[in-house]
Amino acid sequence: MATTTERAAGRPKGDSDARNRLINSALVLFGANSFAQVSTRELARHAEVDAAMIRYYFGSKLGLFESMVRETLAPVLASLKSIPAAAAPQDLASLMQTYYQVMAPNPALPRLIVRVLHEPEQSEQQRILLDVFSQIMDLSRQWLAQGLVKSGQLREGVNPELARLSLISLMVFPLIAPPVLIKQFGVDINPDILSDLVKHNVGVLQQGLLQPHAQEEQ
Amino acid sequence: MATTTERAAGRPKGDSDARNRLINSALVLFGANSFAQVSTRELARHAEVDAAMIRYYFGSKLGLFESMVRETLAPVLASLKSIPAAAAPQDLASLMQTYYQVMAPNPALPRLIVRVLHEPEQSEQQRILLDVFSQIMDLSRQWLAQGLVKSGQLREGVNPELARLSLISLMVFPLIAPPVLIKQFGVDINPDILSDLVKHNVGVLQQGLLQPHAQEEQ
DNA sequence: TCAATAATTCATCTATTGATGAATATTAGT
DNA sequence: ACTAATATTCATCAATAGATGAATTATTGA
Repeated sequence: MATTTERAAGRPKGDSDARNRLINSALVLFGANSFAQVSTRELARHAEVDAAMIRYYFGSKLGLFESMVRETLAPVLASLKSIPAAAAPQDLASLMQTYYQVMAPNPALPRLIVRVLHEPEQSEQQRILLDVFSQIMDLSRQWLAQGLVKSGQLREGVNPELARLSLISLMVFPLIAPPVLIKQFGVDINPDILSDLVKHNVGVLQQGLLQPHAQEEQ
Repeated sequence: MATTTERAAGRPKGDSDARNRLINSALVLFGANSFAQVSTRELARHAEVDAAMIRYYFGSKLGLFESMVRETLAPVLASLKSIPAAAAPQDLASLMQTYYQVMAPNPALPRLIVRVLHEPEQSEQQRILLDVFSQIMDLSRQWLAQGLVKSGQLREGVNPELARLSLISLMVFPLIAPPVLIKQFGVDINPDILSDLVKHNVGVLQQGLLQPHAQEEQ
């Protein structure tokens, strides 16, 4: 009783889509649990596929993980590369808008990223993720350097390092906060609220960090 | 070759402090890795103690986890209960100061909390943590309700829910951000920077969220 | 002094894990 | 039609996991 569907050994008729099913199950399960906690048998059960298919398509559990990371992160990376670096504070809103639009449709993705970033730093899983994700971080650093925190734009007395930290906190935390926290504090992050969140964040940052010269009243 | 020290079976002379060593190792290792990924043998090795001591003192791996959570979270909870709810915006700074002073001395603690909050919601580990931690969350909710986000104090047009989210983001994210992110973005959260962080956060929140009537220029 | 209790090591049991290879059935190319 | 490549199931292996009980030694209290 390896699979739910009772099927004899041998190649089935038609396409079964087993590979895609495994990739998708990997995204969901590795996003919801730690790498160690997700067993190959659980992955197979979730994908309604025999566990041996993992070896067949990906060589190993880690191989499945790697393919999943590459194939789900690649389109995100492509989208993010199309965002122009925000030179003026006015661009901040559109930058943030694009950022959330890319991240929000796939809630499992930010969770996966954060979970892996919390794994041991020398682990293979983190190495694999960073191989792709570091490009995304490079882009983010460019935004920070060329955009919001550029030399003359900060209110005087504001530490640029801490300004960067505030920006990251406001942008990232809502996407990665543990569900229990979100529930308890009654702030529900759904796709509908995202454009409000963008406006809100931009407001906080402009009023809270930037010099009060050329600011439209939203 | 179960332990590093070659010792014969039987009760050793004097006190060996094995129980405390295990509690401490549990805090460190469960804070750095997921529950599933930390093996009892690894815990024992880290504590320089035989693995069977876990059963002797705590009954099981989960029992060790539970004792560790209760005994490390209890004093924190006590400290936090002594913070008066901030009624006026001016109290915000002292509230945040106390919050960081309680959290910062033990960097493993915030990480442990966030890691467990990211575990499956029905898991025993999360049940155990929430049994204590929910009291801390209740306190936090009181601060939010009675303090910063109280009726008339917000700048007009600011959504109270999102204001709460901003506050939580700015306070919590710096403590729980994955080390890799912190490194990459060059913001290093050490105890020395904490009082700067408090001032900075208060500034951002006052300028960014609150009504501009009675605000001293920091 | 002696028995009970406390603290420790060690060998081992069972379950689960990731991995593996053989067997089997379908499809595609010639 | 035949053959090679493709896709799948299944039984099983070796390693590791948490748990367990017996054996051993120290401490304490009567």
